[in-house]
Amino acid sequence: MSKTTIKDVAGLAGVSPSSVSRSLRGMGGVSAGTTERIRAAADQLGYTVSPAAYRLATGRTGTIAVVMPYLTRWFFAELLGGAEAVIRQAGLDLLLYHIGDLEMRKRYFSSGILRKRVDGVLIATLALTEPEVSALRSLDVPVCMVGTLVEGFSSVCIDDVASARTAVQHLINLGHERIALIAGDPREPMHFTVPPQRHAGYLAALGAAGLPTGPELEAQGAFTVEGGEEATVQLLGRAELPTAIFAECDEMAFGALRVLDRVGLRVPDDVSVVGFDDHPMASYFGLTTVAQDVAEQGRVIADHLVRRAQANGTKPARLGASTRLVIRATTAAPRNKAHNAHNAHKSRTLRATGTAGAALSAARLRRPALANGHDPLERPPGPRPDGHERLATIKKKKGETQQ
Amino acid sequence: MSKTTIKDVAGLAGVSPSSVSRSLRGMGGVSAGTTERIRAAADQLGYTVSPAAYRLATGRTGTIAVVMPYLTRWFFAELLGGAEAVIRQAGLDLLLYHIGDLEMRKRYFSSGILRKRVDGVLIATLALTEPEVSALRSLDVPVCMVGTLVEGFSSVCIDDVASARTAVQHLINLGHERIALIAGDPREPMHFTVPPQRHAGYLAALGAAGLPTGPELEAQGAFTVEGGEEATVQLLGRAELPTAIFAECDEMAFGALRVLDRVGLRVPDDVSVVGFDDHPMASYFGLTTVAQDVAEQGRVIADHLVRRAQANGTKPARLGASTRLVIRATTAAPRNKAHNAHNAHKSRTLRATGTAGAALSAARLRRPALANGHDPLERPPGPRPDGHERLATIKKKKGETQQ
DNA sequence: TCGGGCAACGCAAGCGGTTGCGCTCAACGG
DNA sequence: CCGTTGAGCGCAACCGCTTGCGTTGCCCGA
Repeated sequence: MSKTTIKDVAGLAGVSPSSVSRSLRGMGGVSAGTTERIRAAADQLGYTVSPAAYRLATGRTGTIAVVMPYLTRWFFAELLGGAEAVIRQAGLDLLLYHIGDLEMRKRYFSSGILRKRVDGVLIATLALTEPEVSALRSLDVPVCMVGTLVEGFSSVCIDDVASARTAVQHLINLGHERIALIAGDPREPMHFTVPPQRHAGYLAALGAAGLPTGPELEAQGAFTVEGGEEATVQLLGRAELPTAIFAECDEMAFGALRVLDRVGLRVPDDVSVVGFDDHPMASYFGLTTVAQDVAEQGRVIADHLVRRAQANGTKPARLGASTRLVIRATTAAPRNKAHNAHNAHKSRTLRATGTAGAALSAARLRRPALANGHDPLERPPGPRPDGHERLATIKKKKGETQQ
Repeated sequence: MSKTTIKDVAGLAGVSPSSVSRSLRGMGGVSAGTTERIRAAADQLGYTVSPAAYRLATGRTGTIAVVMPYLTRWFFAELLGGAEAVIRQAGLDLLLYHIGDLEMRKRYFSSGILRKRVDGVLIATLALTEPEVSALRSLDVPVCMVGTLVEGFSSVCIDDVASARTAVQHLINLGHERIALIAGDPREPMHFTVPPQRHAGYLAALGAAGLPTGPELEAQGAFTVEGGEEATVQLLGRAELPTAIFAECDEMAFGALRVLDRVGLRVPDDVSVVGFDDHPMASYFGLTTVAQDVAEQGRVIADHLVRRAQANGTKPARLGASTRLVIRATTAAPRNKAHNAHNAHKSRTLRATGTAGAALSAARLRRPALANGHDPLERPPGPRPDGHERLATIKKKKGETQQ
């Protein structure tokens, strides 16, 4: 019966409801014998305290809100998984909120829907605007962030700048000098903080090494495989090809790998690629990348949040999370620097398959021809009408026609 | 102020709390003028009803529980995304539960933690045991399932049998006769219903066409990339190679593609591969697969659940979801049936890279050598100590040494 | 003019717990 | 032997909102 109340238990045990309450939550003031009778009565009746009544009486909701801009992307799913385990372990409820677009986001924070509803809020990688921050402050519950620093809120962050710098430094150490960046699109509506930071790390490494930087070496796209493809296509349309590419996230790196593969550029022979995140597919592709344990971050921050939510008065803290460079198979020393220096800019029609060398045929082997026509090399990226022309011919390093 | 109660609003508006309550929820019995004053007072004070008090008073929780065996896997993340949108749209809270392993699962259902906590439950692809079912029944709230049929519960299902059959029929239509299956591991602790159904579809198609079936043509692994790799490795150790492989899910197909690639078998030239699900990466690999719209299923079932939770008395229903075969680039007619028939079983050492033909070198280009040593070809699958020996040499079709 | 009917609104009793406070009574020290 | 103490337990007042029912006052028909 789902209707058993504390009174039923009290009646069965022959005590008052207050004793049942005290006993069941171990507050003392109840003799061992009584406690035993109460416990017996309680689980004979299958009694469960009513969360609503409990919350009303105590004022604590026993609930944590987790708000995420994406549910399906690897990073967020992983984070959610880590947080969920800890939150539930602590006996709290996890209220999930997905903030899909800017309008939802606006409504969400201004509606005050969280008010009186949660004991704590966990927000993933959203760079909050001032009104959003103050809306959260007015909730008067601890707020924890992932990947973003806000005064008064706790957070867990990896060092994106340093980590990106490490990744690029790896390329530099290998001897690369023209290192391109595949970056997140700054027009991204959700204002993530990650892309600019990884961008900064990229620039820092190159700057410190005295290597060239500039728009010629940078291309942008969404933080997805498709975004990575588009950005790489842009790169391939530039006057001079890089010998290495740093992608701000693994998904973009996958996109890069695909495009490079299709045009017959070999990885890492012709171009090295390094990603960021260590997405589960990264090992599949043998992608060199910067690994971060996202689930662990979720656990750490959720644990902190739970603590703050329960023991009120704890101060907000800034937690760190480590990263490490994982070197796999997509990075290597550039083939031949001297040769590379005065490479003949021999242009060649990309889609003239008849002239394809073994490398191109290898690409073809991997991915023969897409039946759904979804091919970035054939379909110029929407916003850039000149993409197609620029791609008709590309500069490619000469030589190494086959082993 | 997060402490504003209905009395504050009533006081400001100069009415009684009951009028505020009636007015705010549009129950009539309040004059237009009063309603206006109340509304003004309410949002001047930033008033929000206390969910706890509301729930206690009304008995309805305004909450839906969503329970998932995985959070990070594509299918479940997608489903969650779809359901979340609908649930929140309906103004309900979404309580997320992750049932990681069997023990959690047991504790979860026996603890009655859902009791008095939710107005409805949405469960993804768990084949419930009898005690679990009755535990859910005793909750006395509508229960909806995804991918599983239970008497008295609603559900949304694709036709796994027919869809799998379609996928295999596609291979048959192309002329394939030796069609292997990469199947989910039956020892999977969570008892999913999908693998056996897709298995049945596979058998049905083959049976109807009079084509061979049997353990020689089947291999098992986890429903993951790694599982697909392991299963494919098993397949490659068999006496006779299939010309086509049906993987019960796309992740497994990805694993198959990788292994085939590494050993130099070309797709679809040497082996056709078809998956199931249309995972976002499927188009990346050009994988022929059976597409299903998982987010849509989440939306549909959540909508149904919300309806049932609100208008009590609605009957449970069985909803369907469609699938469609998406033909991409991993399936083609078998190269040469006649030739195939009396192929010389020329064994060759897999890792003797010196003898590698162009195809193998192409594989090498794609995935040169894993730095982390996580290579199914080098590491025999745990449970099968004889895997390594069997893999030392494999039977491989002769001919087609190069493009 | 007067009674009936019906909006509009307030009263108060819950909903199912928690918790401060007061009572009872056995144990114990002086 | 008596006063004090404190453990064990019940009483009742909330927590904030909903809702059935009673009251008020106005409009209308007879």
